[in-house]
This record gives sequence, structure tokens and C-alpha cells, in this order.
Amino acid sequence: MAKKRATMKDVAARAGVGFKTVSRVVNGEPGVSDATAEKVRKAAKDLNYRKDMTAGNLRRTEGRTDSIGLLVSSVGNEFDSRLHRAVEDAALAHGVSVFAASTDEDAERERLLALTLVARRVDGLVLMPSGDLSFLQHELDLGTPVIAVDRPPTGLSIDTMMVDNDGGAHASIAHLVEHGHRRVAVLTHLSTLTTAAQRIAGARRAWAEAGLPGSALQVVTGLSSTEDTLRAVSAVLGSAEPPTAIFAARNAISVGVVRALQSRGLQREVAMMGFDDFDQADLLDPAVSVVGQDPAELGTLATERLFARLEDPSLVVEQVVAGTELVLRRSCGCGA
Amino acid sequence: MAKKRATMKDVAARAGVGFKTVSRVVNGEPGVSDATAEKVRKAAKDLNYRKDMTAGNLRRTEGRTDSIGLLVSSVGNEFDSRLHRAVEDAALAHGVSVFAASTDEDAERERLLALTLVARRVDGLVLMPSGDLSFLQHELDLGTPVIAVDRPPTGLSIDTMMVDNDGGAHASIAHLVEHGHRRVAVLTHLSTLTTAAQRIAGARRAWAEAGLPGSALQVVTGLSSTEDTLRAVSAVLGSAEPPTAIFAARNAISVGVVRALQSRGLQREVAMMGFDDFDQADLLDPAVSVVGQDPAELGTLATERLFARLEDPSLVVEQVVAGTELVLRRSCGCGA
DNA sequence: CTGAAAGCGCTTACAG
DNA sequence: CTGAAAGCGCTTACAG
Repeated sequence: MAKKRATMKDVAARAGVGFKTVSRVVNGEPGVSDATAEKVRKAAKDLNYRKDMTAGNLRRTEGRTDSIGLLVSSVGNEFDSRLHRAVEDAALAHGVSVFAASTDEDAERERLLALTLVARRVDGLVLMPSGDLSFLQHELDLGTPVIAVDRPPTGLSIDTMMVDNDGGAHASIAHLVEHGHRRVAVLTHLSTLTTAAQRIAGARRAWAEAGLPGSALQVVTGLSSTEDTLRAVSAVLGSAEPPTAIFAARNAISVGVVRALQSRGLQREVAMMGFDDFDQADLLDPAVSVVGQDPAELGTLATERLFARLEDPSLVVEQVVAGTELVLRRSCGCGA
Repeated sequence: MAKKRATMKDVAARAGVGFKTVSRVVNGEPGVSDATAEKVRKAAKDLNYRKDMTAGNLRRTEGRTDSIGLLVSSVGNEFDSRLHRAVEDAALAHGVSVFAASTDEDAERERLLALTLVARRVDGLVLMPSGDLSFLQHELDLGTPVIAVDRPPTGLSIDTMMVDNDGGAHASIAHLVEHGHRRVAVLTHLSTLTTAAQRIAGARRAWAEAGLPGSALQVVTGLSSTEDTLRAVSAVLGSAEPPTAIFAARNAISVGVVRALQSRGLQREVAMMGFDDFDQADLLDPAVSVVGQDPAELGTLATERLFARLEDPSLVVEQVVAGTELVLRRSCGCGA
């Protein structure tokens, strides 16, 4: 049962060659006669030899492990898991495997996970920052690329791939204003997260540009659960001057708003738009209009940047802002 | 820039101790005086020392890497990503990291990915089987646990955690029959996948038990894209004796059916039920009834089984069949 | 074309 | 309480 795994030495002994020759055959290096190579391959097969990548990396000059780490809010999230898939594809194209883990937006957990990944000597890190990242400065100096996705990093000057949060929110609010809405509620998550702050800023900018009074744009922040969202919808709808449209700054909030509106039978009375598309948004009644962003694009860009930086560490730090797209369906009252 | 990473030797030199002492302090082993330990910790901090887990594993007797591999259809799928999150949580509780990858239901890709994981010496594997797994027999013999989730394995006798596909489909069809449906269409994915086969079997069993003629239960298999589903719905609805209810054997098919029905304005005329719940199913109009299963439960069970087997390799192979739950909403015509 | 030696950064097994 | 030696399974750098 608990036999030992065959090593190159075992294969060499069985094939009657030196074990360096086995190394050559296993790695497809030149300089081995066909006959010898064949003997080695047979021996390897007989013994079910499986090369130990981790042992090889140790001595190798650049010390690559051909693995990278990915840290997102939660690998179970719709947005994050799509981004994950894109990262996997980009990594696989380089023969690299990915360790994925969830920070739950918790800075301390993020730190622990990142440090574990470093202890595993991943070749690089792609992360959706939750807390201060200065503890990674040393790894950066040592040449381990760290790339931020979806949110700007704090405490570290690194490549960042994010979406135009300000622009997307701006376009969305401008669209609502254009269609006659003069009282709008903006429902967001924790405003300490940059995505929320930028979306609020974009919304306010569009509002101001339209020359509308700031007081008519109600901004509610800090919504983290569905219950929070339901309560917030109750509150804004129950206010003296209720909004005629709601802008949900995030996926989960959009879904909460739909639920709240449906339970009041107001889904056709109150307009809504959300930031980030979500599953079945187009099948709802009315279909929900959103600011579309592409998590896969962010994942691909980030991972490719990671490999580019591995090739050339002197690359200048860049920030890529991917565009958003207004996906107009029915919920904003203007038809698709 | 490309300085070298500090090793235990470097730390030892700076602290003026032997490097075995550094090893003791770093690993929290006893037998080091407080004063010495403090010196070592300071030196480690000064040098930004990060232990190399991969090097340690090499010499370690049991040779654990504290990593496991997870292979699912796609880490970007709703079902798979939820399962992934549960696996991560269970693994993290053991201080273990997870390599996740997507097979795309492709046997050859699955084989390559699994072998890479073995080359990385993961402590175990959790996978949603797509092809024959006999190539892993040797690893199994060597004591690397392999656990199947969601689908029974082929070519390997291993622990399997799956859902009661037959029972769930049976309950669903029985429910439709009970509510008066006498012509039903069953729309499924590739019937070579056991989940499809089992769901078809359960549906047929319920149908037969109700004493209904087999010809009134139309079974369409092999649907793999949304287009396939739309076409299939067209076909069954256009047949001489169209069904009054549709049973969608899988997530993606349910969504396709909803789309097809909505585009015809038939969502209230034709009843439907799906296997596996999906996001926003309860917010659709009408809300979609489903056979609910819990991917997180499967992930948790599988991962815990993996660790149990690591502790005790002599455990007898078991198959766990998790129950399903009928989530009755509006689409089956019977109200919630 | 082939192989013996040294070394990667640790842990194990011993010796003081 | 502390450290020197050997070894994990490979790759590197040489020598034949």
C-alpha cells in the first residue's frame, strides 16, 4: 500500500543508466540516443514514474514554481469566479497552475493567504485588494510580480486593472436624468471600498452636470447584506420625496432592489439600473438595465501583465482602466 | 532589485546561531531559549525571511505539501464555484491550499490537469469526473486520496459524494403528474454523463409508476448550448401532441427553457421545473420551481473525506448520496 | 552521447 | 539548549 513513489534514481537503476540520463529523457532534453531514451521511457512507465516538479524548482536558477496565486473576495461569487476562469486560462497557456483563495474582503485574512502563497513560492500574485498591501513590498523588490484587479491597491505601487467605475456610474445617472428622472437614490456598499467611492463620485458628477440639486440625489452607503438593501429601499421609498429611480452600485444590491420592488409591486413604477450585469437580469420582468463590465477581461489583462513582468521586471507600473458598457433593457423605463 | 531571498542560513549568520536553531524558531519547536529565539526572530524580520514550504516538504517523512487539487467542469460555473468555495473552506481549516482548475468536461484535459497536480505532489484530489480515471490507480495505491464529487467515477473505485439524481427527478415528475400533467418533455444534456442518465431514469420511473404511456414522456438528450435548448423547446412544442410541462435536467437548460417560453409568451401556459436551483430563479415571472441540491454540501463532504482518508488510508470506500429538495415556486403551475 | 559531483532550502536523526 | 551531518528529488555545471 504505502509503497514509495519511484524517483529518477529508481528509473535509472531499472533502465541501467545514470540518473542524469533519466532527467534528460523526462524533460525532453537533447543528447540521448533513441535506444537509451526508449529504455528509460519503458522503465519510467513500468514504475509509474511521476516527476516531482517541486523538487526540480529548488535547484533551478530562476526558481520558478510555475504556479501563481489568485486572491479574490470569494471564489464562489459570480463576478470573481468568472475572473478566476480567465486567470486560469491565461495561466494554463503558460503551463502555470493557480492557487485560488477567498479573502472575504478581510484585510487580515488577505494578508495570511498572501503570505502562505509567498511561502509556496508562487511566481506571482493577482489580487483584488482588500487591505493595505505594504507587507508585500519586499516580495516585489525580490521580483515577484503582484497585480491588482478590480480595485486600486493601497500601500504598494503595482500594475492595476480596473473598470471605469466613475465613468460607468456617470453614464448610468446621465441616462436616468435624460429620461426625466429628477429624484434618484444611489444605493452602495461600503464607501471605504474604492469601487463604491468612485461610483458615487461618478453619479454625483453626472448629477451636478445636469444642474440638479444635490439634495435630490439620495446616497445610501454601507449596504452589505440583502437585508440592508431591503431596509434601504424601504427607507428611500418612504421618504418625503421618494426617488423615481434607483441606481444600485453593485450586483448583490441590484438583486436586493429587484426583490424589494417586486414585493411592493413597484417594479414598473420605480425605474432602476445596476452596476455590473448579473445572471438572468435579462429574463426578469422588467429586464434589468445595467452598467456592464467584463470580469474575464480584467482577469486576462492582469494575468498577461503578470507574465509580461516576469519576462521583463523593468516594465513601468501601469494602470489599465477598462471601459464599461450601458446595457439598456427595460427597468430604466426606456425600453431596449 | 533581483536580490536573493534570505534563507535560514542567512538568518542564522545574522543572528549568530546555527541554522538548525533558526529552523526551530521558525517552526515554533521547543528547546530554544527565549533570548536566542528573540535574536533569531529579529534577524528573520530584518531580512524579511519567508520560509520556503516547498523545500521543507521534500525531506519531510510523510511528504505532505499541504495542498490539494480540485478539478471541476469550470471554476466559472455557478454550481462549481460554490462547490469550490466549500472545498476551500474545508481545506483552509486544515491549513491546506487548493489548486483549482477546469476540465471543460474534456477527458483528455482532465487527465493532463490531474497529472500536473500529481507532479506538484498535492496531498489529494477532489474531482468531478469527466473521463476514465484509471490512470490515477497508481497514485491511489501510493496513498494519495482521490474523491469524486457530483458524478460517479469510471475506472477507479473511490469515495463518491453525489446527489440523488434519480430521486430528485422522480419527485419532480411525480409532482407534475400529480398536478394533472399527462404529456411532459424531459430536456437533458449528454446522456453519457451519469447525472443525465440518472435523471432520465428517475423521470421514467415516476412516469411508469403513474401508469402513463411511455410515448407521452418525450425525452430529448444531448443539449449542450443555449441554442440547442431553444431548438429543442421549439421541436417539442411544435410536435403533434405538445407537452403541457417541461422538465429541464440541468441548470443551463432551465435558463434556456425560460428564455424560449418567454419569447413565445408561453411562460404561464407551459409548466416547467428544473434540476438544480439557479440565481434569480425566484425572481422570474413566474418563479421557477426546481429540484434543489447543495453544491457546498458536496464540496464539504468530499474535502472532509479526503482529510479523513489521509489520516486513515484503510477507510472503506463509500458512496454518499445527498438528498435533494423540491423547491416549489410558481412555474410548475401549483403555486408556492 | 553519458554520468558523477555539488547544491537548492529545508527536515530528520544524532551528537554534544 | 544547540549545532554539524546527511539526505529529500531534482537541476546545474562539469568532465569524459
